[in-house]
Amino acid sequence: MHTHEETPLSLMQEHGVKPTANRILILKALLEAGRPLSLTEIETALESVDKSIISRALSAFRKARLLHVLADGGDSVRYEVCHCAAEDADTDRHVHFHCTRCGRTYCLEEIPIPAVSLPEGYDADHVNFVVEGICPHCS
Amino acid sequence: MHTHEETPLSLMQEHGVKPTANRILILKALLEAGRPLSLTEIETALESVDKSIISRALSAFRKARLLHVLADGGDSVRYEVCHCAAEDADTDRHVHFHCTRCGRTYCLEEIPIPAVSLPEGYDADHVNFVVEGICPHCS
DNA sequence: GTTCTTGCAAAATATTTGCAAGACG
DNA sequence: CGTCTTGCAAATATTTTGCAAGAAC
Repeated sequence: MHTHEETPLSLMQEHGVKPTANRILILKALLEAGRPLSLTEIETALESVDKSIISRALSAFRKARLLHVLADGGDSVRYEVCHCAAEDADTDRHVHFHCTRCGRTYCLEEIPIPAVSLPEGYDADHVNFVVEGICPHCS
Repeated sequence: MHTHEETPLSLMQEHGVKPTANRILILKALLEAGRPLSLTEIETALESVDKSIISRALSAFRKARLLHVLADGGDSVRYEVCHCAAEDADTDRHVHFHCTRCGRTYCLEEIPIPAVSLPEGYDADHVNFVVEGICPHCS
């Protein structure tokens, strides 16, 4: 639960990204989907926005740590809005489920990623926990 | 620890894949690397083998559950020899570490993937746990 | 001799970048 | 005006596939 609402605008202001019309559309699509989307999925959802703009917007968002990058084992990488403070970018991590039948990726928000302690010398920045299989919708 | 040695030949025989010369080379490269390799990395290691052959060999291996597919967040997907019985393909899972500086992916064999219980209706087939960050070599 | 593999080229997929024009401040 | 964004096209990257020739059994 969050004490404030997450709007495209408030997110960009918090993370220091200039909110242009296209960026608002892209972020809105991601928020409304409620699941991680790939560049191509965003492009399909927003017919009017060119993929190059989406690509550059996602780059900007990633740099500002406004969203997570998710490698789910499918063809393409997916992006998900980051529900945590800008300074401490990796505290909201949850498990994802990628359906190998329909290709969709779900957030299992209720399942946190268990902590692991890395060997000496490894500096973790980001954790990716994806379960692959068949989703309830496809089984 | 395994009671028998894992050779390209024995692995293919166990998993019912016809061992051709090229497949032996590809599997040998994967075993010798000791870390997950991408198709391109295999292509570089084996200059004499065409990437289409590698692609098809990897498909065959994947179908036979002879190797794991690993999405590590980098540009391309990586493959790793599966160290478990053919029937029960997902018992040897360990955490991986992907260095965002050098692009290499390491096996942290000593760190098992913690078990998670999925919600009703999700049928897990495969688990992907990748930590991204900077490796000891790059820091 | 039928089936599977090979090797090249071409297609398919996914994402990024060059560049000129335009919007913003 | 100077900087950042836009939109198109083209480039890049990665993997797969079509097909004819060859090897294996």
